Amino acid sequence: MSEKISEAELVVMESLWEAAPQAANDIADRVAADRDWSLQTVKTLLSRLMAKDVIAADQDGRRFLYRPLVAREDYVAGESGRLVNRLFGGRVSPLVAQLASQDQLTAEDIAELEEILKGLKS
Amino acid sequence: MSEKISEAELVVMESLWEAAPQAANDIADRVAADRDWSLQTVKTLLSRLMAKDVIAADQDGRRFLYRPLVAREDYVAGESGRLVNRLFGGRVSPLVAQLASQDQLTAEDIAELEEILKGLKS
DNA sequence: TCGCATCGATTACGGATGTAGTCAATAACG
DNA sequence: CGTTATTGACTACATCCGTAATCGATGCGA
Repeated sequence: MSEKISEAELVVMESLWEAAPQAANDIADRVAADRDWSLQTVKTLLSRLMAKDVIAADQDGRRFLYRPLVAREDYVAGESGRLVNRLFGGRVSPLVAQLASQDQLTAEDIAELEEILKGLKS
Repeated sequence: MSEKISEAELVVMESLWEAAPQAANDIADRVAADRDWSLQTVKTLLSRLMAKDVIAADQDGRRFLYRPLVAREDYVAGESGRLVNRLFGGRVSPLVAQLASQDQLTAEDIAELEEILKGLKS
């Protein structure tokens, strides 16, 4: 039952999902593009993620190399499921209908959705 | 730009979306099924929702009748869009693929998705 | 060897959140 | 008319979150 990952923590996780393991420094550099955080802030987020048992660290000299313990797919699956349950009573099609009405569906999405459906019907 | 609605606040909003206007008492009764909250807790959440300008209250004798100021569809649209952006780079089909792989798609969903796609292609 | 740079750990602090308790006003009841 | 119940307003308080500053240990360069 991994605990909830906050918005800021997620930015760090994304960095670790892109490349692992990384030292705190590497992560700070990598996320600098998105957020204007000090190195200390990144380190705080890392220790909170450690406390939540969603990352682990291996010592490398006098620093640590961090790596994710939960796969991005698992996290994403949990969040997606949670949203669908909270807002759409667990039904997926209203979600898609919602997004379609917002014009969030690209032509590519439509093609891919058709593929998915085709796969499911067999 | 209405502010963020918290998890607990959302429970109150759902009650108001189901029926409005309602007095604090009615809401407390209605949400009692889900959460074991005191009446005071519900009132606190109501005043926070007032502060966030997502509900309004009209006086009725010595109490207030509360009603939502934002439509459920608008809220849901925002949250759905946010999730798709955060986790799927704004692309919808990976989300559906994700949910499909979790077996979250019912036969009914599949049929409705086909309808949605049919509508979009015309 | 002595000071500086760097690392993780600890502490800080304001705002949001969850979950109430208490208070003052007032309506209703006896 | 006095008491009780009810209502919204205000206050409380622990935890989480965002964003860091500071501290103590240690390695590195002069």
